[in-house]
Amino acid sequence: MQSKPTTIKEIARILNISPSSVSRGLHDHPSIGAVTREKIKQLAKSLNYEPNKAAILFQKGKTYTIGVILPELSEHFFSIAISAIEDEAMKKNYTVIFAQSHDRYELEVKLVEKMKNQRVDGLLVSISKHTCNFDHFEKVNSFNIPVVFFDRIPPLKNVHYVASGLESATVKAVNYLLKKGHRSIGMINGPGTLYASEERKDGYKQAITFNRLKFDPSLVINCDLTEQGTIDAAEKFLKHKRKPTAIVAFNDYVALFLIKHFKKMNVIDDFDIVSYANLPIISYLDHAPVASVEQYPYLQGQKAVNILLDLIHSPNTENQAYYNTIVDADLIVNETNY
Amino acid sequence: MQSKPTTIKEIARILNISPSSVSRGLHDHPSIGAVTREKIKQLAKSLNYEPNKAAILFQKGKTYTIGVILPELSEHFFSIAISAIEDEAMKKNYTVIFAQSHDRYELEVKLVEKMKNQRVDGLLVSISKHTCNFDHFEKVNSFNIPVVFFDRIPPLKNVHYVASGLESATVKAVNYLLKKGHRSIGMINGPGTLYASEERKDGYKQAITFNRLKFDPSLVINCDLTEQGTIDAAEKFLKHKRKPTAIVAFNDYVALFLIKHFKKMNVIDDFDIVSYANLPIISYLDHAPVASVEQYPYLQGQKAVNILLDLIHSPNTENQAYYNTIVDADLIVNETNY
DNA sequence: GAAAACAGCGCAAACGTTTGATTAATTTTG
DNA sequence: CAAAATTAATCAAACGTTTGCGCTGTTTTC
Repeated sequence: MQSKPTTIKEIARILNISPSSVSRGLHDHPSIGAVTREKIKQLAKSLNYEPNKAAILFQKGKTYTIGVILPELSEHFFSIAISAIEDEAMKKNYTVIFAQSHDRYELEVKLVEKMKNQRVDGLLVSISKHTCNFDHFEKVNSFNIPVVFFDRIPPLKNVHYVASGLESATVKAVNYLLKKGHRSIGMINGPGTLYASEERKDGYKQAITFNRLKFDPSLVINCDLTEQGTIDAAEKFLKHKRKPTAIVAFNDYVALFLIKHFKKMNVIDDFDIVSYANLPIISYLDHAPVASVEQYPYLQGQKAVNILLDLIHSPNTENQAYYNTIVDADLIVNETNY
Repeated sequence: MQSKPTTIKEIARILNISPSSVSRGLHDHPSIGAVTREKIKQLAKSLNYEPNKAAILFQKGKTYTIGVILPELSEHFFSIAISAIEDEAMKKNYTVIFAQSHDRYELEVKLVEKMKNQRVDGLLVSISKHTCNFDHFEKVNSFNIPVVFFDRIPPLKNVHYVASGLESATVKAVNYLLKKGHRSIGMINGPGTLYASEERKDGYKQAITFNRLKFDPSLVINCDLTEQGTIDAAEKFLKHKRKPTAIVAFNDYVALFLIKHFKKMNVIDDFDIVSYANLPIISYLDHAPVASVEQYPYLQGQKAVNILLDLIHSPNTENQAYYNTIVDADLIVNETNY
């Protein structure tokens, strides 16, 4: 009942040739005659030969495996991104292993170490919310394992990354609201420490001043992204002397809390909301955001993995160039509103 | 700048002992003296020695890797399940590799083959919608690689699986609606080929007859789970001579389409809807389902991986017992309705 | 027609680790 | 005190594949 996988040695024994010839034959090496080559290939097929990957990996010192570390797989953005990574890696015959940092710095450090020990050929990372120190990645680099960051990227110069252009997307979002006639626009931003918050704020400012309006800092409220934090921010807007008529929410979760609260307060119709997409079904809500910033997680995943494979295959000479790829985010106007 | 990982050989050379002693020393083999053992361990630590996994795998013929094949990672249920699988495997020092079948039978076959070639120690599978033939799993079994199915399981006796008890959960759901006073309850079921459809139907029937009501087959409509299919089913209910006042939807997507259509038709208030949870934020909808069947994906993932590890570690003698684990699903009444 | 080129294949080492068999030195036993 | 047992370490093979080098015998070249 139990089968043992066929090996090159076995094929060699049956054909009365050397294992090396079999290996070369299977790889179309020129120094193997066409007749022998075909015999080898035929027998291999009929015996259902499959190269023992473990042996090849070991021999070549390559694993044909890329590691992915991200904060939380259950977040829609990441589940789509890793889906893309897997699809793309699969095409190139690479295997993906992954692990979640659950947004904890110490765990992330351990995972990076583990991936290194697994001898992954390269690493794709979206850093945890609380990662401020990046030495663990330096260590990986010193083992000549390339690292590409995506989405949540560190504020460093000398790294490869793929991220979305949140600043220009925010400009688009605010412009859209301005064009709709809004003159006082609020923004519920994330914690000030996040790079993503900075980008949103900069985009907001840029759009406001470009349209010759005055930037009012009190209209941009930092928030811890919890439900309570969102409610607090909402209340500030409701009591604001220049009560906004539109709000840019940090993400769909915030938008959700906001909508819930505004409905409860019976003021939902006083606001147009724009958000950054990460909950696919939010557009089904009754008072869904009028527009969403789409960050194309699938595309980001694709680009990140392709860059990584590039780095893996490029000669490991000192390549001084760093890939800094921005995936343009688009403003999607929600058509299903009725 | 570039480091080469430390090997056992190097440690042996430095300490002037044989590689085998180093290996045994690191593994606390009794035939290595305490002094030597400590010297070995110290040097290993200071040189940052990490065993070359590829070499060990190769040598032992084990990979300490489990493969996961599932239809679609972006489905919430699966993203949670694989998250659990990863967490649990991580604890036991196993690595997870995964691939998506995208609900295509041929791809699934290929992936199973690929996993086999990767020499995974075990396989966790949620089968594709269109898989009716299961020979590809037999093949894996013949290589002594255990397979545990979860959630979407094949209708076979001699397999290990973890799945949720949809039948009894459906009984609970229908009972709940009956207790709320509904006397005509519709069900939008999936395709008849799916085992999950059968279970739902059986549960429905059971609850109805147990409550001494007559089972009306025309109130259970099979549907292809698309938006149009859902609309067609909804229309049938609206024109039904015993127009139902409550509907059990196959899943949250169907519920979503249903709600959308009923709102458009302005009949949303005529219905109570119960669904099977897979969209976390559906409860935020204005006319959300009054209750949801929770299938505990995290728990299912956990159980599945633990069973698999059991099988991997159990002596590969003919273990005639099959793990058939049912994770009870619960009816969660949606409190946020107001 | 001798030298050079080439086609077709085998030999052997290498990758890092584990492990059964073996040896040598020491200690225990009767 | 010789024989037996124990301790501590080494040797060598093995896992499956790849690859540089070397070896034949044939064909081409001038």
